[in-house]
Amino acid sequence: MATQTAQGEAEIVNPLVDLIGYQLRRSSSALMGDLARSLEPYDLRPSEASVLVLIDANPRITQSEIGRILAIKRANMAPLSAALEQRGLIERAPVDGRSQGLTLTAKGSELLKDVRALIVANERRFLGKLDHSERAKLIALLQECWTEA
Amino acid sequence: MATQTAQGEAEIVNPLVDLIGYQLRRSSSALMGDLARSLEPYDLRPSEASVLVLIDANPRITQSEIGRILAIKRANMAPLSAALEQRGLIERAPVDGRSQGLTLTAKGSELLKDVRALIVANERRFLGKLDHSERAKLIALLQECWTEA
DNA sequence: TATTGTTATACTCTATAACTATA
DNA sequence: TATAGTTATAGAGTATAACAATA
Repeated sequence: MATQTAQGEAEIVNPLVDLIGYQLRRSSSALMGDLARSLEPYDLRPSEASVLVLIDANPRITQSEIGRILAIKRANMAPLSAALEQRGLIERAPVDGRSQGLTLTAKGSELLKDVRALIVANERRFLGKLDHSERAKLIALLQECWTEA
Repeated sequence: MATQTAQGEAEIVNPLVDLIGYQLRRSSSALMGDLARSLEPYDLRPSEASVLVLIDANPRITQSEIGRILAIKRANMAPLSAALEQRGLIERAPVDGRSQGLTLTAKGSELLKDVRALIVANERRFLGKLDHSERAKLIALLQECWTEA
């Protein structure tokens, strides 16, 4: 791979490109950075967007359940959902004495429509070339990396 | 996918699993977390390990070049290489008046042997099931996500 | 006893701005 | 003017410890 220049200067070699860990880190970073920039006008972080998607699919889900599914610690879920509630995107309703179910407000549902479109656009931007079966295989391959390894 | 429980409680659904961005984030996080734990006894972060690998392959490489290749800002490379130098893992030699070439010390090379073994073990732990062609395809697929998209 | 939600805290990675010294 | 290295600073994400209230 390392070609020579006219001056004989050594071309820089990056052995990391052969590592899947490195490729995962770089591609994840590229996708998340792109999504973060898309969400910026809405003052929403990717993690907040993922929480909204999960609440929409599971009305009255609790913070602890969200944390377990998305691998976000309870301690970090607290300020995250407090911010979403303060902005009027979600509301809390007591499930029992200690837990509260989270549900999207009308404002939250409205925002989520735009967010979904941004997410779809983000996916297309990076994986538009892949056909359906390639995409499915990639998803299955990646999922093996973090589920019950 | 959503099955019913005996009590009729709604099973929690995670629509994010169909997104490649989500799968990339979770698998990258799982791999990097595992690698970070492996490197912990050496008091080395994954980013520091990647810099050592790059310096080893390119003696007298400058901080700016490393930053451009690994997508680490110059401002963040400064304390990173200062720490590696202070620990006696790399040394600096002036290239011209403003830049310095970085090279591994004997101690750095010795450490890198262990680090390489940990990296290989980390890759195997998550992707041992994949054969060579599957692995190559995955790498190529991921690389498309972040190189000159 | 275990779980939910919370606060406080710290570390890593990332990002921008501003400065100097040199090309 | 542009680049290399540095410092200061800030924002996200992630981690642990500890606490009160509740199951």
